[in-house]
Amino acid sequence: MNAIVPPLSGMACDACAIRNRAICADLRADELDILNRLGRRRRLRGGEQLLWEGEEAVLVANVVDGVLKLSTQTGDGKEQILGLAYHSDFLGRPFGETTPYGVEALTDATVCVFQQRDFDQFARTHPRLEHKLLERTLAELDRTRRWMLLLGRMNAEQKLAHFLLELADSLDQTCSKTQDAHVAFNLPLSRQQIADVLGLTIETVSRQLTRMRKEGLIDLPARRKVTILQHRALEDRAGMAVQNG
Amino acid sequence: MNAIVPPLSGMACDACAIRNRAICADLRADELDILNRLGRRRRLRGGEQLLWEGEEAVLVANVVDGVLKLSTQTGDGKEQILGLAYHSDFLGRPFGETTPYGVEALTDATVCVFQQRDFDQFARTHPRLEHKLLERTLAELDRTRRWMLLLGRMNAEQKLAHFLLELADSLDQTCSKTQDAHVAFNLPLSRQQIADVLGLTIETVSRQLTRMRKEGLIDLPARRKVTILQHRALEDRAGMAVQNG
DNA sequence: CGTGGCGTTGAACTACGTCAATGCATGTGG
DNA sequence: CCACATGCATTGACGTAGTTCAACGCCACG
Repeated sequence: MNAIVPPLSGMACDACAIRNRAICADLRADELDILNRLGRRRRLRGGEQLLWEGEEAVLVANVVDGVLKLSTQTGDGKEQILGLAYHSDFLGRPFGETTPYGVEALTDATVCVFQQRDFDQFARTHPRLEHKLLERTLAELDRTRRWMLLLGRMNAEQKLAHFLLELADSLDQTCSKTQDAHVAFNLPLSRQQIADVLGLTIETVSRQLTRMRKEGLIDLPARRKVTILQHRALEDRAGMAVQNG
Repeated sequence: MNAIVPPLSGMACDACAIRNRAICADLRADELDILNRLGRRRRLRGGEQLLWEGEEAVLVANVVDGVLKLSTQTGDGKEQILGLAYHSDFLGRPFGETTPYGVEALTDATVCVFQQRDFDQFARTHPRLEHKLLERTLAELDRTRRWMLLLGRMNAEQKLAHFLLELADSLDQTCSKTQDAHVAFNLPLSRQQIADVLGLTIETVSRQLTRMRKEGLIDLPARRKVTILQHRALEDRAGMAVQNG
């Protein structure tokens, strides 16, 4: 009865990696089928831009895999990254005029994109989807507010420690846990991008990382690789490191 | 047919000051009547706490009037104010376990509170309300992200300028516009609280304010009063002040 | 008229930013 | 395989915005 139309460029929602984690969780098969036809998969290369800050809001999307950054700019061109988006995160601004932030893929990524117009209409007529979206937005608001604390009240060391811990956590599908709770992962961001996330400069990021390395908290086997050696100690630094004499 | 049960401690939604601005806008009379019976008005004195960070999420609320602060704390007890809530803003965490931030009234305030459980259930069965809540949450997320830019990338002068302009804007019901676009209003926050909002110290706030006063941008007729004398100039400072020699 | 909160002001310190040199990979062309 | 160019990362030296510490002023309130 359904699914004769080729959905999502040949990739059905049923088989989607984030089927049960994204906002499309809880949808019935027939609803999913409709959504299936509205959206399409899109592969992004690292560095590719999906949404531009201030443009008309024409697209919304779900992250299937990869890491993307949400960012905005100050009057004088300094960038502030507003957050990172991982698998099953939602991107874009439904029910709004303009996209409030730019979205760029940091790694190669897959997203499931919708015309905002179509998506809005579908959402308005499918309360279960809208409810999912609401829950996700509320959670995102919580997450964003926790970042405010980081930006407003933490020093460079705490910021870096937090950043590494959160990244390790968000990536734990990808990263390999060796014995002794060592966690190794690939950094999806350059030093400059880390600086933009944390409201620091590239030099401060670099200095803090090498300091943590020298202190044995982490290892930096390559530019884009990090290993967390002392998870607990790193948590202490994130919490409130008092570096007295 | 409806409204025999005394609603909201004798105050019906129909007559509510924020009837058409809060999430209850767009509700039909009969829906509103149900909501009416679920909620109750509560008056708060300045300084009174409505929600505590980390507690079980039992209440949600709408701000009717007054100014409240949302805040969280670092491990070492420093406070970061996550935002201010004005009339028709929504407070609390529906569909969640714990309240992610503390809420305290800065001025005397009136709120319309609901048991989270009741509210959640009503929302889930009334898509129009849930849609309103979604729109509001999305807007709040946008607003929060703009604050991140402020916290992460602005200097003290810009932060203060932004703060005063936003406050003047949010309070424009209350504040008196004299000729020459002068805007006078009462500060709902102490210097310490302003510092907590902006991620600064009380001394820096004080110094910046007196500097702006000396430069003729604002006047400070009393501790808790501000007059904006040169609105445009203040906007320039907020945007990107290059203070060269 | 004292007492206790805020707020302001000053002086010294410091974490981070800025500027500039150097290091270290990866790629390209001889 | 080497020379060298290019782009990111590291490291150092120095400057400064904002913090910290401390004294003092102002005003409300008993």
